Amino acid sequence: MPLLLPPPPTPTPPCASRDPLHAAPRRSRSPSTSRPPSRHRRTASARSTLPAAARDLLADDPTPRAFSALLKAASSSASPPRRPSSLGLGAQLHAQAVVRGFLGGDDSTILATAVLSFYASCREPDLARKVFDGMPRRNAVTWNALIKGYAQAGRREEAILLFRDMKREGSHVAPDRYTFPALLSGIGREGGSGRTLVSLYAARRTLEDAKVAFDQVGSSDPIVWSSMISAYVNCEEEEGALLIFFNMLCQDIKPTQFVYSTVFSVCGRMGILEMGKQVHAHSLKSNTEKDAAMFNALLTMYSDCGCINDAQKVFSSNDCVNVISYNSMISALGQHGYPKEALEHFRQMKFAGLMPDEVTLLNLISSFNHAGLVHEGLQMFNSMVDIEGIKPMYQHYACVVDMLARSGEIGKAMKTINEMPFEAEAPLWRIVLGACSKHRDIETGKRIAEMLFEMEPYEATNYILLGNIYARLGRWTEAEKVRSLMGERGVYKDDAFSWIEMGQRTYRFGVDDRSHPISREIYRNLDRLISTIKVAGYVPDISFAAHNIQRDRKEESLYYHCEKLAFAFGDLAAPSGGTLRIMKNLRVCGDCHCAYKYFSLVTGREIILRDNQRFHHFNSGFCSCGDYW
DNA sequence: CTAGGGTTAG
Repeated sequence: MPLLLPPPPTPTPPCASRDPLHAAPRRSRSPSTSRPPSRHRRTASARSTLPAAARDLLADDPTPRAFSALLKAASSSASPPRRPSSLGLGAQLHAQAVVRGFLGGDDSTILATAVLSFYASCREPDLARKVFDGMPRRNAVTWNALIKGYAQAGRREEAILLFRDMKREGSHVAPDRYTFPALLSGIGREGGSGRTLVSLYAARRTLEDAKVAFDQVGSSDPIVWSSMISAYVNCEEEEGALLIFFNMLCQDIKPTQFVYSTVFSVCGRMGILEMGKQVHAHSLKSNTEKDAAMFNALLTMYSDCGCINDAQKVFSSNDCVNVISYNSMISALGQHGYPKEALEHFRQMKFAGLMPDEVTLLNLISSFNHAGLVHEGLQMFNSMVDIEGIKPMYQHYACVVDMLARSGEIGKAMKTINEMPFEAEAPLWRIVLGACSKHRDIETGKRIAEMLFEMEPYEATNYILLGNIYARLGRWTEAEKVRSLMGERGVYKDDAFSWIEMGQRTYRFGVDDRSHPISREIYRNLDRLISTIKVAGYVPDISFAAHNIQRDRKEESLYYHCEKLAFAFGDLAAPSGGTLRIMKNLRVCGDCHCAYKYFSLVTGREIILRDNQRFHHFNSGFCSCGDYW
């Protein structure tokens, strides 16, 4: 076998060795470990990756401890991004340990666990399992490592089964404070971008199991709590994550920097500023020193809640600025419609000696995209390899396609898709379809829609966009046909809703929502506002009405869009002239966008609206997006 | 230098 390591030394007589492991009687090797898997042979490249120090260490009659240390070193470079060679490297260490008789004995648990952990870190839970099965003794560390291996490979069922076996009488080990983080690590992120509803559901079930066990056992270990919080976030259960955080505070467990970072991020994505501020204040009172991640998460929280100035303040007060700080700031400025400032931060960043990465360039191009600066965006994209040495990834191409298509260059967008070195995925086609709808390109739109109906038949947006193309052209029969197709196939779109914070509470509004206690006053205020802005020049744009219904009914259906209701409520409840921050789960409707401009004019209020794409700042009749979004 | 833990940007 072409092993790079030196041959095993001639066996020392047990009595001559002071190392208890050497002194241990050699056992017959278990079948699972005596013959390393065949893939070990392929990795001659491991030769070059073995550090010289490691080679010396091994040449000098290595002990099992040395093997453990080396396996650990190989592990840390193995988990993402994985280097293909590290699997071969660890496997060779494994093989050598076997040859030297270091594995298989009752006292070999630590080394075997190191081997197991190595395979687990290489996303090879089956190899880890083989080691596990061959071990005469296992402890909690062993079990936890294997559970983590399955969990991180996305094989939750097996991880859960192991967790249950571990709890069972007779396994001689009990779950400890490392077990929950192992079971929950990476939960809900399985498969990266291709996560399905089914996998999300499965992840939530695992989470529930863990929650039950967690409630039974309890723990004062902050990392156990923080892994629970992260698990909720990854499973898109933000409210649950906050509840865990509150429970943690109630039990007087001091949140760590990890916890604060995660909770800031939760408040940001939920768009709950008051809560975010309170958590921020809590972190200051608790004397938790802010680390880089906390600064960056805090910055993003303020930006996500619509407070770009506060985000900027956090950035300026950050004394441990890193690349992510700049990326976050550039992203925030782009989403709020400040491409020049984003570019300025890019220059500052390089001046400060920080190397821009893929995300930096993506955020910059995206900031140009938001602002409709197609020329600048293309220039940045075309020069990124030469000037920054960064090769465009899929997301960069997707951003450029989005930029071209939305600006009306649908032909160029299609050309880019055809020429890019990646296969376009459904979400990108959906963006182009949206642009076809916006620019009334019916032929291209139809072609893309047909393709999307195949690719993702249950994505409602595709039907709605195609329907809108027909509706805008007044082709009601065809629009209606698309609608009924949706019904036949049982496709439903997410309900639109908007929310606004007032005092300590968040108020949520659906379309035509009449569930609010002061609903009558809200509708009365909205009717009054509509009359006022009509006098000021607002004309309802009924092309945004969903159905082919009578004109006055259409107007009415527009009035009670959720974002208008949220504004009418905020206008009643907040001191006059004050800024209102409103969030929407979907894209803002074109008519509402127009109405908001008039609302800002007639009420003298600044309105900051976050939709699922970006921020709109309405002031004195104008929007920061310049009506391009 | 005997094995095991959770964040932040798009």
